[in-house]
Amino acid sequence: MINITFPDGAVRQYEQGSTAMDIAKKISEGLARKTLAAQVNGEVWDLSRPIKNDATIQFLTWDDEKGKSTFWHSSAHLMAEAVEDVFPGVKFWVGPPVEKGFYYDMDLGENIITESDLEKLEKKMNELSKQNNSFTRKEISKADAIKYFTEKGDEYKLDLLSNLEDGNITFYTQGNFTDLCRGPHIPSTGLIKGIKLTGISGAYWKGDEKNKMLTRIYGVTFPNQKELDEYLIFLEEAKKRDHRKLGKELGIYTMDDDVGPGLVLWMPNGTIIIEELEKLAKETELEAGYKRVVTPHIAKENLYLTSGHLPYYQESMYPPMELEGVKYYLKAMNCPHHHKIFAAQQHSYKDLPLRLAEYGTCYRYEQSGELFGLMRVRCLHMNDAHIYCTKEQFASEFRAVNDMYIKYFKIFGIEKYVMRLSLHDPKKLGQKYVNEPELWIETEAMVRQVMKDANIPFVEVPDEAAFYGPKIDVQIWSAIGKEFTLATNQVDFAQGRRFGLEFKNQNNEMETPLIIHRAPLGTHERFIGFLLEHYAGKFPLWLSPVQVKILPISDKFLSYAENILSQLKNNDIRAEIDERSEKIGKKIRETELAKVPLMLIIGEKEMNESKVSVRRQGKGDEGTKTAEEFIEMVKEEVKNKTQIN
RNA sequence: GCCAGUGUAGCUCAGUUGGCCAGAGCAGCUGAUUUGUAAUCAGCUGGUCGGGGGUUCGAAUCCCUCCACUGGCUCCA
Repeated sequence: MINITFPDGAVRQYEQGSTAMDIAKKISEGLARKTLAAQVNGEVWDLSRPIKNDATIQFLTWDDEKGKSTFWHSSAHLMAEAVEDVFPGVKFWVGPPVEKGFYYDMDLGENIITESDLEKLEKKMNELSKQNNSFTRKEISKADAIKYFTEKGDEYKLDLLSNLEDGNITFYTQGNFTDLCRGPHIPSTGLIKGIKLTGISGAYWKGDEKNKMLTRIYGVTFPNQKELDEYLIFLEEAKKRDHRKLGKELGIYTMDDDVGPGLVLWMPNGTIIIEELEKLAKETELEAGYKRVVTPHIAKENLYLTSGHLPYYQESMYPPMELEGVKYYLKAMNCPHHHKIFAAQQHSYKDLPLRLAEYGTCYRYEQSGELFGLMRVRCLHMNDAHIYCTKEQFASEFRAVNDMYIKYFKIFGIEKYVMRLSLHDPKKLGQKYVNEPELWIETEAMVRQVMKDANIPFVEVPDEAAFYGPKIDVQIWSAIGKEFTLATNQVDFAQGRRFGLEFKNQNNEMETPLIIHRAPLGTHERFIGFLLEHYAGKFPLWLSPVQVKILPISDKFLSYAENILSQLKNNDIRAEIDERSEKIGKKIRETELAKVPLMLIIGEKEMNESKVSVRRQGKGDEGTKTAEEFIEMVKEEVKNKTQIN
């Protein structure tokens, strides 16, 4: 007999060699039915694997992340079985679960797969699911495994095998499909019911663009059709908040073939949002002791050689224009210009920290396939600033920047984000990162400490730092699930030296300042793209391009409406009148769809009482007010940056 | 940049296996209507079918090429 310990601490005895499924069945049929895998001594196991010694056990279901991953991993195998049926001779690489579903990379040889094949594959998967084949695990010697895949002529699996140790290799089989796989898997294919293959794409073998491109099929599955249907509806809803769709509908921005890909034309509505954001940034930075500067959009090659950017980033800069034998580049970053402003005057430690801020325009020649609406563009306006400080000042300055982030996020109601401490990779010193091993370790420790002291949750990620130092990136997700860096806060111990920046310290010695690069509001492009999705186009009053729409019931009330309009304008409220002789219902409908937050309905009653009827977008009639009361309400809401919804 | 797909009016989309002057709804314009909390009625305008080249008696439809976009990969200061 063996002792099995359950998550609640209970210990029960079972026969040696009992499987997790045996144990689940003894507890209840219901549990056995919905259990997908089991965590045995902390490791996820198949339910059918015999447990030979005392162990702790936890049953994993669809509701556990690990249960879901197992389910999706098994779904990838089911898909592979279907693919092998439709495309005989296909060779598989790897098929892992991902955040929402799974994929499998494969080499289809001469075959080309199209969208219509996906339906065929889904159908086949459903058939195979109905067969309810078990996933069976088999331990196999490395020699036998190599023999199996050599006979199959599968160089991909042989490549995988070459990195595995003998005695640690397992095959999994379901139906007619056998795969090299560590497992674990769910008991049988019949559990996989709601099946949707979501896309086909190319993916470089081992993620290296020098390698052959394999075909990747993405899919998602659920334990029942209902959950799949709900997920598909959710996807449809997500598409409605896609910033590219909303940006067009709301007249925020446009792009044009003749202007160029990734070059945003901000329309009047978008420009109002830009101006409000800049106003916020200027007020906030002024209060935090920043000074504003303005710098040109181009600079000579030499500047970027000094900064060290050119060798690292030449490929993503627009090609230089040559004038009188001198190369000029469009700036891809503002830092070198700001450093030159620092260098233009002599500095004492008493001047520090010096904080230079600019909404700087940068140009980056991103690869064509990387462009994505407002989120990834080639001309961007960065909420940039550089803080030059002493080592002693660093912690409090870095902390103050983080506080500014948090303050902004509160204003915008941004809650779903991850702070990421991006570290260097010691193996890439001298290539991707400046070769200063001690400074890397020292500054990374400083940043980590600031984050811990401020009690800000963060994750550490190696090999993501800037070439001149570690950074904190704020990661967010677009409506359709793409991940982006919204804002960044970087340490720079390298450029100060490269530019020969100095200040005189208390001991009358020259010292190089540390530099903090920060962009809490990221770029206008990405930030507004994010806000569009975050608010689903319903901007809070202070950001709304049109704050109030006045809707006269008939032409007879136009002059009263104009009177109200001029009162609103005198109070800096962005308002318009819908002067058309349309029915009030139509005017309301269109204003609602345009997501204008406030409507004033004006007819005979209002005119006689010298009042306005207030209607709030998405909320409906809010009764009457005098113009003064209404203006007061709007001003208060704008001042407080109130978010309704 | 790579793999796959898409590109028809300002917008959303129809256009069967190549075959009469390429269609609809919304928007726009003109007129009528003077309206009370999510679509008033009528008429009209509007299209190099992404660009270029080719096959054909004939191309939006088939082929080539370029461009842009979409989904991924790679990348992301």
